Amino acid sequence: MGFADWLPYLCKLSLFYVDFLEELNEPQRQAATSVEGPVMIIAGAGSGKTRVLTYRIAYLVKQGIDPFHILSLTFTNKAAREMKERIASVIGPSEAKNLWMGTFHSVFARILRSESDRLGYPSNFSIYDTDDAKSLIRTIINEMGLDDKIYKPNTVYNRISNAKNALITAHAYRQSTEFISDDEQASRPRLFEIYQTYTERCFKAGAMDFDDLLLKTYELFARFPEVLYKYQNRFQFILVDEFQDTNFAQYAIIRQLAALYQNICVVGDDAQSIYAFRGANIQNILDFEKDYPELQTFKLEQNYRSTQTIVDAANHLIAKNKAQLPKKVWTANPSGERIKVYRALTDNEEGQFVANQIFELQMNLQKEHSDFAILYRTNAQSRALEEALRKQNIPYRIYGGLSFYQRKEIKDILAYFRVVINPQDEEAIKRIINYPARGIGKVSLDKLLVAANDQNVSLWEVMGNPAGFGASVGSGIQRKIQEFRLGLERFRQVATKANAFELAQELAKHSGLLKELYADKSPEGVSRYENVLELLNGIKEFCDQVEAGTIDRTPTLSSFMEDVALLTDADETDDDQRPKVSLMTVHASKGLEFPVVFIVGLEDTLFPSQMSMSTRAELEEERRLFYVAITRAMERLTISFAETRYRWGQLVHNEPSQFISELDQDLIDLIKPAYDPMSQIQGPSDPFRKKLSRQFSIPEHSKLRSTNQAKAAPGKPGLGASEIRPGMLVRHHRFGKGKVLNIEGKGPDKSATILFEGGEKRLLLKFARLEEGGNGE
DNA sequence: ATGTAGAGGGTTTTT
DNA sequence: CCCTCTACAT
Repeated sequence: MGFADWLPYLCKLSLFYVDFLEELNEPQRQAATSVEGPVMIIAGAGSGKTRVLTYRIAYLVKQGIDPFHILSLTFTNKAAREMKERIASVIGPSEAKNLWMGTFHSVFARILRSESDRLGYPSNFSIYDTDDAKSLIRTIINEMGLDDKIYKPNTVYNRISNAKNALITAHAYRQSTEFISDDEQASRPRLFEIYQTYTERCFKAGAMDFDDLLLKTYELFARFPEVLYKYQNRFQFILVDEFQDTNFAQYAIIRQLAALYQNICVVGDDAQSIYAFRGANIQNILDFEKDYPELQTFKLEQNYRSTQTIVDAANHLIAKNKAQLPKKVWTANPSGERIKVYRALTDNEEGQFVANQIFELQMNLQKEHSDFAILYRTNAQSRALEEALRKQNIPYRIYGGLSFYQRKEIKDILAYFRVVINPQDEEAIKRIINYPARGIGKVSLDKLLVAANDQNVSLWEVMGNPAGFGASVGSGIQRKIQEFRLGLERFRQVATKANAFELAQELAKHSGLLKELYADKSPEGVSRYENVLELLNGIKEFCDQVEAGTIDRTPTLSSFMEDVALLTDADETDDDQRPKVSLMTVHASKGLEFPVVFIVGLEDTLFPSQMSMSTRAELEEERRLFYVAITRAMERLTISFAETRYRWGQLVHNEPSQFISELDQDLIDLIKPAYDPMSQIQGPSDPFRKKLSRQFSIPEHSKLRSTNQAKAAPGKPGLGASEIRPGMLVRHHRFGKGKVLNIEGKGPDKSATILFEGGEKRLLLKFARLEEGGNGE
């Protein structure tokens, strides 16, 4: 680096020293500078937590601590990256480079890769995602001849996952009277055997699932004190962000690592704990005080993010929860607008309302589209919102849902990569052995798998010599297996030298996968093809970055793959830089803030979710979730609910969420829909209904409407199946305008072939909900 | 072995 | 509703 390169950094550095103390309020300053010993920072929403963490690390470095000795655990990789950038701008990029920052899973995966031999794992072990794990569990359940109605792969997976997050190994599970008796009561007495077999099969495949990354790390440190000692000395200062969302296993590992130096700083907010469903435990916060009697606790209570109204509303709501640490979040910000509460008639109408609001506010308040966020409880709710935004030509981006790396075509090609890197990876082989089709069907695969189990060798080994391991496949098939295996074997040779991009490109071609996708000219097929090309581009970018020294890695495929399995939805980048409205689940919105926020779908059984209404603890978690959603808003907050919405393709009626009635009624304004066919809107009578009905003038005493709700919705009349004729111009909510070409079938199975702009579709009329439309064509 | 129709099941939330 | 798995035909 020349002097000119250093100049901006020197300027920033001096600025930092000048501004540093003045930029922080008193508790923030103390939290940032009390760097010795155990520290807990309870950081209310919007209280400048990230700033404190950044300055704390900068302060440590300024005190002469080598960044090499600092470990910072964050909730997403993106959070880690952003914080690293901020720190780099303060202490300089070369220093910041040595900081270890990342998610629990990615940091521990790195440790496990370098220490894997001690646990008998290869250093290039595969990471099974949830689908891989469930697929293996399904296989085992079938092999054991168990009924998958009773042993549901999902349930079994969750059970095993819970056990692992509580650091219960398969062996310990068997001894645990609690787990065993629970299973017996659920008439799943053989669950522990599945767990046992699952563990063995993962080991044989050189694979770890997400939970193993924690469990095995704990095991590694517990069994090898010298390894633990090494990392204790490496990480003399440990910071944990989002501490309220750590589970028992994560906390146990932190405790191991911090045992020697005790320089452990955790930051969290019990009011924002929203991951209990995956084992996160508020108890960790309470235990922390017991485990570290010397603990210094700091509370950050001043909110810099939101208006007075929003802060008050959030406080008022969360006060309904029993289990919480005492704190008082306050703000010096102006009171701002009242919170809007909107009752929509349908989910689609709710979407229209939000889209219209964004359109208007964007004009009136001179906002960018990126200033808006729409938050919902479940991913499935995004559909109606997307549609409405598209109609208004509002650019948006969806976070989460089916992420890029979860798409079938991407997982397929990644499976090829995985086998090249680790040929023992059984789930990856199963995925690609007959894709693209090469004549190795289910029957042959089963024979190979049975042999692999009987002989206790890997699938890959059996494929090398099926007859030798007692798999009686025909000679033709055997040749095909051989060919497939040799092809991969050859790539394994190349892999040791070639860079990731060349290798990946060759693999995509050679496997026939690109050709297969290219042949499919349907819109979906084209997009699948493009996705694979995009992945290859991503790999190219990775190689370029390594070459340029931007990231400190080797340009190998396995190096690329190390990151991929642990990417989170929030980590995905968007090349298109146009400002966009953000759509995401409330969970995904954690840690973010937006000037204008819409929280949609505040309905009973949706938010709070049906699944979480049976116990007080679950309901409190839902309430915290709502609290998180509210506190994302800086200036303007709108909450909405719909009277009816499509769920599982059926129109269902919903009651407003109890959380709406829990809001401080003095802080909200109720908005009516522009059109208001009140006579159609009816509902049962209850106290809350009474209140709402006063505000909305809903008749209190009236029967629940049963059918034909769609008619109450605005828009063109729906067409009945009998009214559809060939040649008619129609409109479909999803595919847009189209022309009916042909009618087939009769009665309930009557279907129509319709030419839409996006191509021909055949639709069952009882589902299609066609409207009259396409005038003027 | 492979393709297709029809049944069945699924929606919390995610590393 | 939509996707995946299963059963049957080819």
